[in-house]
Amino acid sequence: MYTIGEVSKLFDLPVSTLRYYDKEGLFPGMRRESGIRKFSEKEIDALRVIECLKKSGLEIRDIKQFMKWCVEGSSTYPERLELFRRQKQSVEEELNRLHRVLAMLRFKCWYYEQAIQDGNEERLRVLTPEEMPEDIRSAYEQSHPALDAGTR
Amino acid sequence: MYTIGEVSKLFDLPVSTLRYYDKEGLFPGMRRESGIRKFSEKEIDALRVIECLKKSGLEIRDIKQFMKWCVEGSSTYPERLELFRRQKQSVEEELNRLHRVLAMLRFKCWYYEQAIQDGNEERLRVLTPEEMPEDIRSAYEQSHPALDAGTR
DNA sequence: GTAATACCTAAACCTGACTTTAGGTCAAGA
DNA sequence: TCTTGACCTAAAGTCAGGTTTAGGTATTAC
Repeated sequence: MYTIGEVSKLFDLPVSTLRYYDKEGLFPGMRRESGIRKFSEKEIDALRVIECLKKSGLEIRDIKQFMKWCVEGSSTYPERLELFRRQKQSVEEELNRLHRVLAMLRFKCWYYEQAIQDGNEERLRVLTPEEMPEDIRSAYEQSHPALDAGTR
Repeated sequence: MYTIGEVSKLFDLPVSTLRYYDKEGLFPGMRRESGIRKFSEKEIDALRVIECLKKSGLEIRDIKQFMKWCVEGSSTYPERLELFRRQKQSVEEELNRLHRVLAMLRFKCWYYEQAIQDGNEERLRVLTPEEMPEDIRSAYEQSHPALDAGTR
């Protein structure tokens, strides 16, 4: 059993955030002793899942729903599975987006390295993909088609 | 030259968002004809970079700074390179985080598939990593060490 | 002529996820 | 005794990134 201050240190989260999570219903059935919150292994586990689901982009109200399902027992396994599948897909999509963003950033880094060497962008302005180093061309092509399709 | 409505369709962004970007200084030097915004190739390019930098997690005020540097010319190449390098690193870190989140979600999906088959979590509760299928164990281990280190 | 559209501004409003403030209880240490 | 520190609540404040509203102009469509 941990106090809120101990959990705060354990997870490196402000006490105010833990109280906020509690107020939002993220620890259903958490015990108290004369008004003071007692975090058991159950709440610690919950917090681990909360951190994961938050990083996956889930909102507090949906995490609350998940916690409710956990309380309801085995009848909600399908809903919980569905939730994790949806989040898995959404993180996969986010990873794809970020890979494309990274390719664009790689290209931009190369671009400004060249610009600094040249002292201007004259040469770069007329550059075609064929004239770029291979890795840069691939970064460029990875990051540009989606944009060009909509705007050219 | 495009009107705001045309650009809105091109980029699938609300007109209000484009006006907001303009108000925030993301299109320095954009021309107007009798009060009406004229988006030239320059602003279209800017918008492409804005979308990329936004996806990389940069804030509007930093994007504004970047646009200012672009206006200032070749003397700011180093600043712009620095910016893209920072964003590149920050996206790489975000990708790592998301890979760990994805491993956790993969594990959770497997967990609830098992729970549904078993009808309960009895078996799962006492499961050790060694008893998991190999791909699940690796997902589990990818996603858990960081948490365990802090909380056990 | 009038109604629908596309544009404009300034300013108020919204949302999510916290954080801060103001005020209070209770136990331990100097 | 008194003050420090850890806990508590309710309510207000903050921040980013927009969106909505209210009011206005100019052009085109019927």
